[in-house]
Amino acid sequence: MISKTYSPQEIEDKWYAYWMEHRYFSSQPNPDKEPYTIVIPPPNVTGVLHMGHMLNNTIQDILVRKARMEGKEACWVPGTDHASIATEAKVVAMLKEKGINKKDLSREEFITYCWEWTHKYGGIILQQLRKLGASCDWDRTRFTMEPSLYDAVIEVFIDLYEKGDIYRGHRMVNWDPQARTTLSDEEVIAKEVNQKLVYLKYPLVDSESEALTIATTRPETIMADVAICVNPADERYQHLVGQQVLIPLINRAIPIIADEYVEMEFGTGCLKVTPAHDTNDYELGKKHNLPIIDLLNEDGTLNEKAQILVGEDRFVARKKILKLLEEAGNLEKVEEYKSNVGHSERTNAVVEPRLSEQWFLRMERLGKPALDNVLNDTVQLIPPKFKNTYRHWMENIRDWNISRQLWWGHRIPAYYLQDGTVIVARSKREALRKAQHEYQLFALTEEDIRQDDDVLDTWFSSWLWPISVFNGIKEPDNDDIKYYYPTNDLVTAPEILFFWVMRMIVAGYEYRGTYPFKNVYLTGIVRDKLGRKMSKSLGNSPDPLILIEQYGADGVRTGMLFSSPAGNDLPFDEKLVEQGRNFCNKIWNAFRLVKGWEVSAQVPQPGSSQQAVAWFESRLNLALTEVLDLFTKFRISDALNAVYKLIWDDFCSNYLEMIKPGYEQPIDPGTYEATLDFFDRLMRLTHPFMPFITEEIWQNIRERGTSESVCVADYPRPGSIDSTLLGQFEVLAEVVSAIRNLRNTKGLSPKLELPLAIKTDAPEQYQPLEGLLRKLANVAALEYVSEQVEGMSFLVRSDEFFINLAGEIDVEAERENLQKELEYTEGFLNSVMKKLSNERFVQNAKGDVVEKERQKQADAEAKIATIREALARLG
RNA sequence: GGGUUCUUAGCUCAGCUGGUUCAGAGCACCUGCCUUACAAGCAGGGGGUCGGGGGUUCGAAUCCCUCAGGACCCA
Repeated sequence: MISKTYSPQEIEDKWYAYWMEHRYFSSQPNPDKEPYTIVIPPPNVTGVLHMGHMLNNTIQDILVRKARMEGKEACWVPGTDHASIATEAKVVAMLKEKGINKKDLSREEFITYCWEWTHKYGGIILQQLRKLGASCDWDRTRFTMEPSLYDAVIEVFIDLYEKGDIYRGHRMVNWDPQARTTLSDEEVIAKEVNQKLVYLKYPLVDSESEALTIATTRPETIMADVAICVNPADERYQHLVGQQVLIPLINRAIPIIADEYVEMEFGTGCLKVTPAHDTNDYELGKKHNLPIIDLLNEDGTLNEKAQILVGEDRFVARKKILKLLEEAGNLEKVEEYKSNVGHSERTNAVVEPRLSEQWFLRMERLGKPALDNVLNDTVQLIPPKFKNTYRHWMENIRDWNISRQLWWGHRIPAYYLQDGTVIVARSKREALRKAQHEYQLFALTEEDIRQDDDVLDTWFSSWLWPISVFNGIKEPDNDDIKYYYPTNDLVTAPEILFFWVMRMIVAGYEYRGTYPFKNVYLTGIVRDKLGRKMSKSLGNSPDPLILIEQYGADGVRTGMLFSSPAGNDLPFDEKLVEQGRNFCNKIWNAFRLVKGWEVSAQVPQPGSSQQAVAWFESRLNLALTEVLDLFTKFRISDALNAVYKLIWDDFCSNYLEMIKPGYEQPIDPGTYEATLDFFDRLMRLTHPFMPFITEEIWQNIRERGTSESVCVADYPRPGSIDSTLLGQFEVLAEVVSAIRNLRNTKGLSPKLELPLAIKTDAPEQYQPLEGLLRKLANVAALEYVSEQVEGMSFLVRSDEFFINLAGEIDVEAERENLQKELEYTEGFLNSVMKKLSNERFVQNAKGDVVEKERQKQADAEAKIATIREALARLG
């Protein structure tokens, strides 16, 4: 006996192992097949599966499984990303717990710890993906730090350097004092923070009784001030320009300058200029040739240039200096002030603008094809609303700071001679050779040259991902890259559209001369019920593995998908997953029903079953057509919904009820076989969405060979659709529904057989469906009449139906119903007539639209006539 | 402040280039059912002047303007 409820845990591991054993997911270039390729957005090695991954990878799996079943050479490449900052932060924290300080380790020792960490935790997320059913080609698993991908990054750096696209520069960058590294603009998250706007008096050098008041949120940086700037149009201060003021506490004289940059309305209209600690001030300083005083250490503490509060953390110093200023009489007032402050995405530390020596990649030339080919839809963003944002970014693109002051990552292949000369080379040995040749320094040894300490931004490796996973940088003509590249679809989150997707497109055009993927499907962000993004720190995310345990992988997959159109956020609700589980159970029980039937060759096929089979064939083909169309539009959620309704409503509620034999009665072989065939097709159709349960059932529908699997069965293709038949069944459904409604309102048991009379001009419309009508509505006697008869009545389209049950007729209620229906239909007819009597409508509207209106008119008139007759009969 | 985008049933969302009874789906809710596959179920039902206002049109949830509110990106 098959269990009454579907138990996913028992079968999921079994089938995943079966799939792996038969290597259904592994792919080799096959010239006879069309390739279908997806590269996974590589999750961090340090990460664990979260709800975003679940959604994202479910969608990828659906696409790749469908392609595989369609006979394409499907290849889904999995892998992980080394995630410099995130991983290094975790390793540093881990070492700290052990009492080890990163500073006390050599680079090599530290990196050894990183690898240990990677080996220990790096595979977790990939294991978790298996639980979800992900059909990745695991043999192709890649890691951005493995030798071949590492080398690809180095090659690309060298190549771009030699082309002149990479340069070293002194720039204002975003500094994370906690991680002690540079961040890209995208890694800085602006957050609104309550600050104090402090008003400080700077006495004039020439007249000590007079003072200028400036407003600042960063009083601890006044020691790095190099000027006070006012707007030249500001009449309050014009006479002071050119004079000098003294910085409070340290009494250094600085000039008062004028620049239009200063907003007169903000604060007092006087701006303290601190080029080392503010990006705008830096530009202003350059323009006015001002010196730069940097008073912060790497870790955010004040250095000796501050003269006071040396060694204090910037935030401590901010508090302390206020007191000092107050005591010195320089503090005028303090206001509450809200403003956006940049925070590190990884460490949440307040980001410090900082001047430093960094490596940059020029983006102007490289970005051009990446912009053009998205705008002209060579690369399609789904949904397309992201195109505008994308264009806005690309048209304002700035050079990319690619160096990070970390150890875990691809070390910049730049070497310095003692005089600071830079040589970019693959190794120290090559650098030495180059130095000897290019500079005629034959006495030079490896000891005389030093490699750059910094590593490259993580995105500088992941931007090569679609190429480097196929080794396409180092061996641009190898079979894999030629076959699988460009890939087909990329599924990722909109938050990294600029970070990552754009850069992959750039690299694709630069290194393969074409796009890396044809379609970019942007998923939404998974949020909790309160609309907050799910995150570990908020603790508002359910553990996906526990969800899978509770609801089954298929249930979770469908649950995630039920409400997630492309690009729209998904407000997650466990109810959705429950619905997914219930769907599994529904399918399971349908299967139980069918498998429980006894088949007897002695039983002839009832006409009703024959009808039902013909109908469902058309219905299935119609749904297939819809689903395939939805797939081409990447409307995956809608495709799933279409499948859901097809199975639940059409197959289970309608078809199975139509063909179901009586209790403990056998079924005829024709209907049985047709039903198994439907089930087979339904399972194949559903497989990409729900891989496990469909495999379990598909394997049990019929005897299967030892290496067969629904994974590699053909995806169903739509056949012919009999729309006349579909129309007839719609009428049937309406009649059945009306009779059931009648039972409900009259409190009649479904077991009570009812006599039915149909008053119609076209009995032939109903005759073929009589068997089904009897079965579905439990109708006993059925007759056609041309005049009204006694009984409760209802209308379907313009035919009238009577159920003659003595004593059950409520004349008043029926009259009321008819009256309502009459009013509605008359109103409807009225609106139709309004259109038709409008000359301009008849002239301007398309012919078929007008024709439809005329049809509506005829239908409504017929119906009104029927209602009137019925009312007349009731008196 | 600039840009993008959204507002449809209690909730989450579909409604493509304006034209079928177009106002939909799922969930939630209400009523009745332990009917022999499934109570994780079955049958039925109520619920929205499509954010407000204005305009274009024979016709607007759909196009345009405007106001209100939200989201995101950038400064």
